[in-house]
Amino acid sequence: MPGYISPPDPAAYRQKVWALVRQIPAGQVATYGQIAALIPPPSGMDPHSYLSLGARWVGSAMASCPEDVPWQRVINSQGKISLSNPRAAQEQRTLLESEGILFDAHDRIDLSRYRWQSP
DNA sequence: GTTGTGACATCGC
DNA sequence: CGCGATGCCACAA
Repeated sequence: MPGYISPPDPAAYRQKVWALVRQIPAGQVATYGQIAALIPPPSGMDPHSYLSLGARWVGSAMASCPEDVPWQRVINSQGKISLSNPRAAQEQRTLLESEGILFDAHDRIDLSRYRWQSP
């Protein structure tokens, strides 16, 4: 799949991602693209490609995050869980439901209702 | 040195 | 409204 280039400074990028995710209140969610949009694109990169690449950088950053990061609150733009691993996906859903977030018949979350209004 | 493999967003049918 | 194709590279084993 992927066209996938790493950020100029992967370590620093991950830190920014985690810092933002930690700000998402319980009971609310944010999309990968939303998180990426809150982080300044590397200078010289065109905004259009950052839109999709940044989202994936956020994704890979979430793949290895500290315990204190509410990783379950980050989903894709379709309002669905983006984990391929069935076990992990089920766990994420359970965690979100325990925070009061409801899933519709298509396993989707109503973003217009639960999306985090980021600053 | 090769090979497999990705926590996405968007656009077209 | 939903499923499928596209973009096209770094990194671990």
